[in-house]
Amino acid sequence: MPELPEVETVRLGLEPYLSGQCVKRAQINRYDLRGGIPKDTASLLNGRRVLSTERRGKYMFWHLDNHRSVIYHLGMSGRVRIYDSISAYKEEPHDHVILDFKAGHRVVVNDPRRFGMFYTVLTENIDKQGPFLKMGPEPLGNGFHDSYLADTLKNKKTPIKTALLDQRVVSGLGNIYVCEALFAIGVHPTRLCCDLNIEEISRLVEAVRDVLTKAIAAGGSTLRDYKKADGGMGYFQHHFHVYGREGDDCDVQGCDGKIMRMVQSGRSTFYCPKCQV
DNA sequence: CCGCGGGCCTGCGCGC
DNA sequence: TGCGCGCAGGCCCGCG
Repeated sequence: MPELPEVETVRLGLEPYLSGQCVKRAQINRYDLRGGIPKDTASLLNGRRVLSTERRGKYMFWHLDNHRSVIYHLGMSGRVRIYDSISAYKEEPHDHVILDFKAGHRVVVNDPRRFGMFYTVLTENIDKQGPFLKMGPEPLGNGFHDSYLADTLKNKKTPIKTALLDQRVVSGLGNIYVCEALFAIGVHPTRLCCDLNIEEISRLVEAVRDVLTKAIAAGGSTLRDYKKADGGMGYFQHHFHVYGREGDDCDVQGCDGKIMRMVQSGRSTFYCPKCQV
């Protein structure tokens, strides 16, 4: 469940092994990730230098020196491992992409469930490209503020939980951080967007920023599939108030509620029925 | 145009 | 013990 903080943590971990580094040889072991890895991907990577890395929503970009960029999405189970030398490499099931760099290190993209995406596009075309065309603002950037969110939500009749998962509303949020942000402001996940008042929207903006900032600082959340690029764990899962805590007592002092789970649009929502109204 | 639900995919944990 | 089922969920697509 890599969401923005996990993707950002992976990107930061990869940065010293990618930026300024020259690809000696790229190897694709299987092409059937989500959407398919284009057949020319290895040849477009061979010999190229990575200029910089970037993240947008849950997507990562590796900008190359041939006017192309790798677009990588971790999907549900994407993981990247780094080896200081090829001889240190231990093959694991689902190692789909292997990049050897001239400096000697190896970067391996592994993805058991193959929900991830890995392809290159012309850098200048990224914005015109599928998911980025309608992508909402970065929640930690300047474009995500009270009046933007108020305008975006005012005519929506969907539950606020569902809207926050929509990458066109705001990019990078997933189930964990949406549940946590709504808990933080005491808003029930089934509340309709158009029924939130400006004060609640303002607190929501703050809460989204706050939970993401803290999660990035903790190195993301390690559950099931996700690990950092260095193989280490993130620690934010220890700060969850509601996510995955069905039946637990609510953390809030003086609240005797129990955390509940419900299904919205086919996904689990965790909330405290006493704190969230 | 918008919202909802199904499909994709594998690993894991639980219950019988 | 072993097997099968349900669940995890980001994103895309098709339907109403």
